[in-house]
Amino acid sequence: MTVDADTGGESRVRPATPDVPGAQGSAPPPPGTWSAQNSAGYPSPAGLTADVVVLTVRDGAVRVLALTTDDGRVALPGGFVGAGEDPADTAARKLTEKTGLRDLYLEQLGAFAAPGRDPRGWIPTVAHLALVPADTTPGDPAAAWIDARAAHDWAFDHREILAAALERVEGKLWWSNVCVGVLPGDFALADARAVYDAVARTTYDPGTFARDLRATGLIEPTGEERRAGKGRPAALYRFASREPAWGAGRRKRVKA
Amino acid sequence: MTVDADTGGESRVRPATPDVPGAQGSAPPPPGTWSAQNSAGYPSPAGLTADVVVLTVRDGAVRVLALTTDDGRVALPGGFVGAGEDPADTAARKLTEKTGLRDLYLEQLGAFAAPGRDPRGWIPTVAHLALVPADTTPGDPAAAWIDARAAHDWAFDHREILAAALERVEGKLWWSNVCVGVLPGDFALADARAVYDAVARTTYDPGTFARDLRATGLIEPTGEERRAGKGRPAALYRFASREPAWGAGRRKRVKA
DNA sequence: CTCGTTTCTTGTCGTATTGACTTTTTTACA
DNA sequence: TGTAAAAAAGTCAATACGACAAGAAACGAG
Repeated sequence: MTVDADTGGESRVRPATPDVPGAQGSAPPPPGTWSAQNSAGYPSPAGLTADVVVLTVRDGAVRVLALTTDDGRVALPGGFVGAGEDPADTAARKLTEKTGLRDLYLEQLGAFAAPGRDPRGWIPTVAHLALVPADTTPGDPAAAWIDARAAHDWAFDHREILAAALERVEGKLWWSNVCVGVLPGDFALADARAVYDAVARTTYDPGTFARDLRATGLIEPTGEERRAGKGRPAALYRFASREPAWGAGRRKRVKA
Repeated sequence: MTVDADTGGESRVRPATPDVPGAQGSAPPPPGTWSAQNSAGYPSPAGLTADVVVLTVRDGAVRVLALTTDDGRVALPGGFVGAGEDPADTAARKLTEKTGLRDLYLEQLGAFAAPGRDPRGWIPTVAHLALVPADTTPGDPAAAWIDARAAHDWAFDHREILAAALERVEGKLWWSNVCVGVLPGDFALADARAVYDAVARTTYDPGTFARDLRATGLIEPTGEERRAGKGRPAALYRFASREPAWGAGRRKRVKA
């Protein structure tokens, strides 16, 4: 292996002491360990985890799947990434464990690797965002839905991760099909509106909402309709794509 | 340490064999190494790097700072994250090394940790995005500005990382002050327009551009003006904030 | 069966925003 | 003094937005 660009490309002659803060005080790992695959004595994390912010909308509120820890705090589901595993797969695996669901909307939020974030050692995490249907029951007795915007005593840096997740969902609401995960395959516009209301913390006008959501091109009518108790039956829609997609939002127009 | 939420909260009794793919085939690291800080035998990465996509706009094109590797490919600047170091600090450090600049627009893009992305071993990277002034000269002789949208033979998964960076910049162009890094402290609207034109790959109308950029509230007039050669002097502006900020873009309005 | 209620759908309208264009102002230079 | 260049300011039709009103289709009480 000759390529060495990740160190800056200038170190074909490796310095005796790596120019990395903290490397001087901490002994480099001996050969024969995982860290020895590193071609020099750079420190390596004690592990890598993948956390999942599992969100849904129920009773007009955004809710997040939380586990209770030994010391009474709440934490996001997550787990260690296996060797040869993609963090996204780890997240999907944990999601399936906790909800029994698979093939959901799952997206990476980013890396959280501040030193000291995990008291067990140097363990960065790759945070993910998932959205699941409202009727999902946690498969783990220690897991429960809690109000995502209420104050909680989060473990680790999970408060920060949750904040990033909420910001992401709010920002993408009208520009993407993030809500694919929350809404069932067929849904009425009123269902969608309830979700949008909860996420955006507002109350959309039914007529305007219908016009605007249709204008995004993200949904298409199924032709079916649903009668629920009183009133006129609602036409059912589905998302044109269940894969992550972008709508015809109007960020600044770009000439074709 | 009793909290163990990152493993899912259910493993107070740790299984003899961790339920992590790949953990069976690879021997867990012996005690006394970095990986030993992990409370069980979970595999740990061989290192963690931080890469930086350094972008600027010159001659009407978006350009990225690239290093040439031994085998003639191009690679993003980056380096190993030290123990006790935040990847953002690593990125800032590398950025300063390559450009001599500090306190620039620097933002995390996300984690790239696909297995096999680095032939040297299991080395996830935290990718960052930076924007620097157009007149920045690389401090490293092996570094050069190349067209960010032209085809190149990128090392590692750097093509993917660059694509994410470009998408991020394009998406945030009108909603944030991403361009702070590219534009000098004082700039004319024509300067800003040139940058926006290059990033958005379009040609904005000067009058409309001025009206719309002012409407974002991201910039404010300095009171100064600049005369360059012919024509009427241009009023100078500055960004209201050099810190990452959001403009008054109109994603769907939210009731106050 | 008819009326009133409920719920969803469709239409209207004033206002704000957008993109393209034109006009005016101010400078440099021949 | 005239002319070209560059920036600023103004104009205008098309469209998007938000609030509201009206129509349509179901249910249930009387």
